[in-house]
Amino acid sequence: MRIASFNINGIKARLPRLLEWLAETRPAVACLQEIKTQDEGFPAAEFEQIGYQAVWHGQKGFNGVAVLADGTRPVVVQQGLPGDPEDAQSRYLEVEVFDTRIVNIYLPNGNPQPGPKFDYKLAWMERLRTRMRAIMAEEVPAVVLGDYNVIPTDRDIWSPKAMADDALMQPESRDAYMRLLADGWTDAIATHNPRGGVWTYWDYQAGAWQRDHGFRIDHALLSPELADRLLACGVDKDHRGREKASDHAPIWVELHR
DNA sequence: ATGACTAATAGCATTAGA
Repeated sequence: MRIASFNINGIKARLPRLLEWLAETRPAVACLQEIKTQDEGFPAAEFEQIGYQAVWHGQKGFNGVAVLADGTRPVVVQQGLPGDPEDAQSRYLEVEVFDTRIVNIYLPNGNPQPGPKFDYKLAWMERLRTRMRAIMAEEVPAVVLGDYNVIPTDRDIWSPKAMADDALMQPESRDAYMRLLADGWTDAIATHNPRGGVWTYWDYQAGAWQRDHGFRIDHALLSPELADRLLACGVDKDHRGREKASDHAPIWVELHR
């Protein structure tokens, strides 16, 4: 069973590329981030035509997440990250489908840092940790995947110097990410690529794609039960090089059974 | 020190992204 994640950077602008990717790779579940549309603008019918049913949490202009499943509709467990009633941003959608808990996240970018956006990012990560610990305590097969906006180590970027002041690789961001792993979650791509050098994002600017100036910020964290069932994982890198591509490439995990 | 690019929304540029 393949579970994938794709920050699509606008579902309206990306729809042809997105449908193409689904047809080519046919994941059982696809988690989407940055759909950048209100709920009523979500193209559910386009997905149903190719056999996917969806749930989504939209927002006007930016953010927004959705989960697609092949042949069945995911059941929403939690929409919006708990822990702050004032937080209205659409960045979290937790579902149950195919006997698996699937948590789709679009973690705040946090730039510029320091500042209120960075504070929001760090607070969001602590709330996420609280929620992930609760899920872990349920002892269900679970995967928390999406755009984490964290470069975990210097092995996860082409040039640590180039982004040294960026929120994505500040010690506070990395420490918060490492605390998730310390709770017992397994970073699938890191585990299968211990030497690093795997990118999931290439900036649109300055020829970053052509120069392979990328970094890894899209992650899939597996609960112990799913970590035992991990067969393979990867990045659909070639989709980053196509016409009208997102600045992210899709990531995926293949699970036994 | 800055901008480079892209998308969305509402203009006749600005915000946000990372």
